[in-house]
Amino acid sequence: MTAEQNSALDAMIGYNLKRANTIAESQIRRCLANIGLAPREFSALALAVEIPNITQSTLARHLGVERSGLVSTIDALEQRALLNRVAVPGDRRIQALIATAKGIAAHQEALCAIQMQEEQLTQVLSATEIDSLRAVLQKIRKFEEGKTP
Amino acid sequence: MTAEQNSALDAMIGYNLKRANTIAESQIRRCLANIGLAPREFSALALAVEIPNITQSTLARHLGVERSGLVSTIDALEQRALLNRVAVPGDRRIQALIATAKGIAAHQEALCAIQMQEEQLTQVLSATEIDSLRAVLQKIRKFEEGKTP
DNA sequence: GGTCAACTGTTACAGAGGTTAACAATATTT
DNA sequence: AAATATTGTTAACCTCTGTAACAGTTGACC
Repeated sequence: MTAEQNSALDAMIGYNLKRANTIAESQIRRCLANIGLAPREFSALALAVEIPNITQSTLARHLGVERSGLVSTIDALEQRALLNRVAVPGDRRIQALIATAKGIAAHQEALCAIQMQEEQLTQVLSATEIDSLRAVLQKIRKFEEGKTP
Repeated sequence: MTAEQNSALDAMIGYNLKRANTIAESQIRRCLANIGLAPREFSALALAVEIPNITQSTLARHLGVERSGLVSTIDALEQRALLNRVAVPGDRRIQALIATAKGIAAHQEALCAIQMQEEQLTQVLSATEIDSLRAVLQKIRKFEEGKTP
């Protein structure tokens, strides 16, 4: 009565993680599509809004992604005028990212949409289950990502 | 002291799910590479071993994937002689998948490797935290996947 | 029975996310 | 001054995934 195990796969944390992530990602993709943002663009925009003048390299580090993989994302955000790459006086290698007013507005809108999506995703869980899930996932992240940050 | 929140992203279940899944997937990919299996191939092989004579369509349904996406995976497994597609007398549309002895052996080996990986992934968690994580992820899956199975 | 609907495996195509390797321009270290 | 490191960028590639179409086959219905 606890959990009908169809397969040994259902006992694996990794497999359950993947399936749950697939569900969450498709929900997020759908609700961000209304705003015209891909999941990847949202997370990059979010950090650009929260950390003004952030650099693409440090942004990539925050997101746990190679910096090369971020170029096209920033391109898209800049083309839609949600942020700008601005030159930095002291260092001519880097370009500071600053979100535009339009970008900040889109970010706010996306935050609302995702909050609703999170409620939908976790509506079958109790408040303590949600907190526990978040805490445990963060624990895994901090342990594994902390190895070579 | 509980959790240093760098960004609002870190409070989102969906984002933590994605990051944790990335970690787990890369671990799994690495440890399955020794056996010569991709993650996708492992999950397909696992079900073929557990459910003899399973059909590609029902296998796809179990994995939550389109059946077209499974063709190349089954091709790879068949080319490596880990399973066979055999004709079914009653119905000439379907082909039953049956794992070979070599396939069963590879599956066993992969199970061991993944068990070690799971211990590595969850080594920072208590036993109750692990059980809780698995239970909560399954709860999400059952709720969302149960909508249109 | 014959027709229409439904299912199976397959192919071709597309797209998102991600990685690695190289590169030129620029800073930093020694 | 020279060697080393960093930044942004491009190009090529991989995996997973979905969509749309298809021919062959089966089942349902009248």
